[in-house]
Amino acid sequence: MITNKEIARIFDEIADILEVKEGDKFKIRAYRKAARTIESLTQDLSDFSSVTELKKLPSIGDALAKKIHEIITSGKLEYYEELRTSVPEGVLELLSIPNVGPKTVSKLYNECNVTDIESLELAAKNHRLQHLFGMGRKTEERILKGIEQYRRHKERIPLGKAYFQAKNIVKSLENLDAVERIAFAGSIRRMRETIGDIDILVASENPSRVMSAFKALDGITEIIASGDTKSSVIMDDTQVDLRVVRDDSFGSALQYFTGSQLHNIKLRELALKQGLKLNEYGVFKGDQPVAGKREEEVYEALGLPFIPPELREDQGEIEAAIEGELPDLIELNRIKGDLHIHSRWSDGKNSIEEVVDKARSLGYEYVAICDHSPAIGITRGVNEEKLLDEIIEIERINEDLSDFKVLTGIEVDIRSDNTLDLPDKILEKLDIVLAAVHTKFSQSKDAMTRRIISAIKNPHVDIIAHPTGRLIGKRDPYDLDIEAVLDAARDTRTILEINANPRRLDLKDIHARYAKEKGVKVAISTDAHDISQMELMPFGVATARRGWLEPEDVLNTRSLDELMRNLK
DNA sequence: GCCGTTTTCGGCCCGACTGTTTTCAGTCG
Repeated sequence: MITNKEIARIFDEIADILEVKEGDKFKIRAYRKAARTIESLTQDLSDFSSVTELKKLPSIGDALAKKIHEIITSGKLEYYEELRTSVPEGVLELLSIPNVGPKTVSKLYNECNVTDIESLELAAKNHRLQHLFGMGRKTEERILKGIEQYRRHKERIPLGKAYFQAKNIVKSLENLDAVERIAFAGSIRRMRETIGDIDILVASENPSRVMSAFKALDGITEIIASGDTKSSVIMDDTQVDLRVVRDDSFGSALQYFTGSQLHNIKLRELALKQGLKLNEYGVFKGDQPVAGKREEEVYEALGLPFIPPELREDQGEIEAAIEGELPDLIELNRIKGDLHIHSRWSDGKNSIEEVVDKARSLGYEYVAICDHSPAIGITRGVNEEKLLDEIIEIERINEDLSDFKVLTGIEVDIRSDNTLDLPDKILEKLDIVLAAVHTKFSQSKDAMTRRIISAIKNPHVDIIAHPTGRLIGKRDPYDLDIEAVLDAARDTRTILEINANPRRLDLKDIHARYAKEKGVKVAISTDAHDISQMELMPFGVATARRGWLEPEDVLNTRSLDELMRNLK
């Protein structure tokens, strides 16, 4: 069965081929837009029974609906098969090289017999490119640099890493006299799970001062571009873009630089319809600015409420804003406790007392200590006997606490034979039971779905932890029928975790949104193995926000009493 | 190829930076 991801890839590849063949750019955009739509669907395209159903999807019209239908019914697409014979595969890969776009690729292929990255590198090194029309020595060098950059990092950077790097850059520039305001923008501000580069925005009357301070920062290994108001550098293997505008334009520049690109395009189209123009300098009526200083004003000038950055993915947020139906998103300060923490009783680094101190410093009212069960030897899980001791210890700790409660819990392993690693008679003694898969990730979709649903159906299991098991950039999620899992969770009032660790973010944003649609509640938990990791909660909250979740959708916004009533 | 409370045909976002082609095309975000 063909997956959505594969269909999206086919459409992207068609767009690539059309681009190299210098086809109609709007048609190319249509294929790319459709690919984005398909990628963000939670439902399998192969479950769509008719062309009419497919056409209801945004950016899918008659022609593309028929093509999708052809793919899901026959397994292939005639148009694509024919198209791909016209351009070698290696040629398309050239498009991923920075500074190399479709026009260049087309020229290289047609006039210089370049068919892949290796032959391009050779041609550039032998100076066979600089004599082509429109190319010169510097272009040749730029291409070689691009190849090097492409080989160095193809992968997007995990949010967890980029976020702190961006914060550090802001910190090292914010005290300059020339800097009036500074913020990071781009996909980090939208809190996407991975990011391509770091975008920093500064308001200043003296851009050149800011630029030179920026370019002198520690860790910069290369300056890619350097203009009056915009510079790009490579810093610690990551591209960092800095843009400077006047304070009057800071709001609109922040809006522009935050993206996403699709969100911005739709917003500018909306502006045009109202006889306005939107760019990074402001909202304009004719050449008269009507907004720009603050980001809120930009949306207001277009007749919209403020749209939080996490929603700006062109996933219906602009339509919802027009209708006045934006969600009232959950915020970090609504979180009343962390429901997935490991202590020294299994593989955690800290004592339960240390966890409590940390939780109180974060303003929480409760935590749940959920150590591992024995199945996974490496984590020194707690067996029945040890767990009973741990319960006693927690009771003792609770006696000394006022206005705070430690919940007894476990992260019980769901074994590959669908049974749990500890018997019900001990699970029932606990305040809260998390269940999770830690082994045999490669089971079939059916088997894995049955495995998780069997845990969901256990009367003591309250929460499924990291439900899809992915490690971002390292391990794919296991094959799972997410819809069936959500249905089972709803029917049994089982909660699904959003694991806040930026390596996981699991459930991910679109699954969180799907959970809400299905009426399934989530818990946002850090899975901390060290009390410092309890500070990772904002990443989980951001993922929930990207999933359009509101405080009532999240279990651990509840007071302790309410929380207990919501557990099985 | 999509889409429509101005449109079923004629639109489809916007500007910075670079290099090269002495006025602009290509790439990027």
